[in-house]
Amino acid sequence: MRYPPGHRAETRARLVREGGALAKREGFARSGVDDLARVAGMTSGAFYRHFAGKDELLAAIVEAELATTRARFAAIETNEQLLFALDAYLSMTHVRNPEIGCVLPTLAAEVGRGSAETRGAFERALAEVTDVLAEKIGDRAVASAVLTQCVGAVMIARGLESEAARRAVLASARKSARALLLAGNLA
Amino acid sequence: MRYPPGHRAETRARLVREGGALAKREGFARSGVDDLARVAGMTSGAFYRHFAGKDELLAAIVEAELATTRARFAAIETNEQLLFALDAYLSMTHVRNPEIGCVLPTLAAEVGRGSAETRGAFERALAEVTDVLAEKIGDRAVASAVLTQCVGAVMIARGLESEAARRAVLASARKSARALLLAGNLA
DNA sequence: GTCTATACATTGATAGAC
DNA sequence: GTCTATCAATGTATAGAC
Repeated sequence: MRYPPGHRAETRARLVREGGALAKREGFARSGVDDLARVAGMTSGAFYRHFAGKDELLAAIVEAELATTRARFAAIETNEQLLFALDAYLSMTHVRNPEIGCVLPTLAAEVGRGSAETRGAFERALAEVTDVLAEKIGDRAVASAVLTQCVGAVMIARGLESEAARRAVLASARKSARALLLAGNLA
Repeated sequence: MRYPPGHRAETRARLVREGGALAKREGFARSGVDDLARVAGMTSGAFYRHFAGKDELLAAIVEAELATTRARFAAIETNEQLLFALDAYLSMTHVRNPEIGCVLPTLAAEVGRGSAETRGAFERALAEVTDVLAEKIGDRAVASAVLTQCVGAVMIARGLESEAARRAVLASARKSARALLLAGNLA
């Protein structure tokens, strides 16, 4: 059977995209190769034509996800938009929907247990995200701190049971992140 | 065979303690019941005399670990000690040794994917930790924000490959956490 | 390029001996 | 209370047909 040109790249991209969504929701360690392949519309046999193993997929997921995050930050032009993005990150909608949210609160801990190659890919991609954010904020240290603050808050909020407790954690983080931004070069 | 009184409780405690250390290092999902039992010096058969399943152990680990964290914070008496604890949390030693470190950066994401019971136990235990910290800092929102800031920074740092990048993330978080403390009621 | 089929290890969990 | 032995199910990964 013949396939149109670019089909291979497209299939790989689907594995990364859909597999990434599954991993963000269920956890990477808990997602089997069969599952990761199935959500992308194929079987595990086809999976291994694209990746040598699960580890390689994790690196690809992290790279693709952080590229998306970077693009989202790059689109920010005004301080108003920056504060809006902050609120969206620290929202109940984000907490409730990990599969369409940021990769950091869900998979960063698993990257830490991954291969050196995966951590290298993570480091490069995160540096770009931080750079873009630093450009908008005016201070790289503040950008990094705001990022880790938001990531920690969303992850902790997801571990909580009651809506009230989740909202409290998000509100505290929002207040603190805003204070950090004001203390930085941001007007 | 007969066992001295309290043997059962002691065995269970060992399962929670040693199993917790393993889960913090390797991840809970990646740790099998056989492994969790083995590091506590027993087999999986014995494991099920103490817990109905893996989920129950996770709840017990989270409770015990956060009780330890709470006790550590409770021992803080001066502002100097508070800043010292902050530096210790945001240290390379902590980043490099998850098995003897805080449970939050390693297992919070997995708690979020756990049962409602596990999340309930997590919420109660974390509330106590936050309360104790709020008492020392003077503001509960600041206490929560500092906590999530530190947790996020340590988790992200562990995902990075180079020592330089890790140090940069920790330094940014340290600076921001100190600023938050100064802006709060802390002298 | 993707499939089916399968190898082989490990998973969570149970039963029964001691 | 803990052990050994074992289960069915699922894990990662490979081989070969189409």
